[in-house]
Amino acid sequence: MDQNTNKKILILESALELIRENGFHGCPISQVAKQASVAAGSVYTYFESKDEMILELHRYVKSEVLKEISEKDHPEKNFEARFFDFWNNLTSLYQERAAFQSFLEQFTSSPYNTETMQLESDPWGEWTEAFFKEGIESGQLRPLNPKILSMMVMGSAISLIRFKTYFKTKTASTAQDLHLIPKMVWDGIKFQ
Amino acid sequence: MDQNTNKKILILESALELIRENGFHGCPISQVAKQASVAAGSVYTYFESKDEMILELHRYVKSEVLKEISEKDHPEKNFEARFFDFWNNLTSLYQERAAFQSFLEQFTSSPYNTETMQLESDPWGEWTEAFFKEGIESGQLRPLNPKILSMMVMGSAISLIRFKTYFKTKTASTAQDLHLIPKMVWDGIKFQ
DNA sequence: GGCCGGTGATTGAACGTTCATTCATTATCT
DNA sequence: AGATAATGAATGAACGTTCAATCACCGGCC
Repeated sequence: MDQNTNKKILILESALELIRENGFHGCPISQVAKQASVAAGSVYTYFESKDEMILELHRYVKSEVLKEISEKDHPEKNFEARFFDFWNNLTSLYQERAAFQSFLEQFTSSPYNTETMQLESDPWGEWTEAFFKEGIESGQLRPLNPKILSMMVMGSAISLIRFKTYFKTKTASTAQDLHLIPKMVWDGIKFQ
Repeated sequence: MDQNTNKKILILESALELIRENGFHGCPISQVAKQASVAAGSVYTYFESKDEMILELHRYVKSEVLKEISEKDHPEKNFEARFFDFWNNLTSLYQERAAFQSFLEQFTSSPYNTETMQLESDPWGEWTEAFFKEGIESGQLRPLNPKILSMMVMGSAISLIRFKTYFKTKTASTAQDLHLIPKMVWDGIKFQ
């Protein structure tokens, strides 16, 4: 990784953290720059505009998620085991790097997520679609549109993360219930 | 409903629509006022500040959702039927009033959703929790924390709506698959 | 009825702040 | 020395909020 890529990523990570803490509102370029230890103007050496920076951040986060999840997948296992690995790896990742989940959620429900944007190539989306397609073709998942399966599973995972985040303090008693969730999701999507 | 309440709601609905179209970024008071046919200053007759307006909008949307869903619930039916009613009514409502779903999603993942805010009384949250609690106590749902059940179901419903919104144009072939989703969710949460 | 004065809602221009972006200058590297 | 990167003060647009001025309405009085 050359020096430029390094500094670019420094800026992206700085924006990511600010967005997690304060939302899109709370990440002025001045702050992003300060946190990345560069001058405000320097951001424009790496990005055309703030909007372009946000879009690039979106690509960056999705590629990091893809890297992490795909390298921990073992296609030689049977699909049920792969599903639970997928679930656990995804929820762990979103908890370790809470800013990933927070950013993706804010981005998805924001006007950045235009129709044009959705025409961009999306390796993470393609990977998950292929993953669930394999589950269907091996006869272990209900024969539905893999896009739908994927969205249902991701929606549940995100709900779980949100639950853990919001009720962090209060949930000693319910902690065991949370382990049952991937099983519930599996019961919903498996071929039966 | 007196005249003041009327105009207050006019302003809230105007903000709601702008937020759906352009996000929190894209709803300056000047625009909210213009769309509601009042002067910018008048907004401050009804709300202390823009932030307070957004918080009140949140209360307003949740109370509208509660009104709609609770009045269409029939507690004398068995719980499985009530669940499918609940699902259908919620997804219909979110489709008819897309701005409700869009606003709630943006609000939830924004910094408006502080911890203090979550201590506010929340009739809609309490209603859904009680709803799922009845399902558990009648032995038809898995005996889990009803908050968790509720969140899983809502997460799936929202994923479905998002799917329909994004792929509106392309999905003639997958439309039938979408009908199976409430059944999948039910299979995941029912006592077995 | 017609007029008056007063009360409270409504207005929108003006204010001060914040922000994204620019660019002349300076520093760093090759 | 020349090229490239980095700086941060300056700029102008946009925003939330204020407030002096205007308007709409109503009861009381002639």
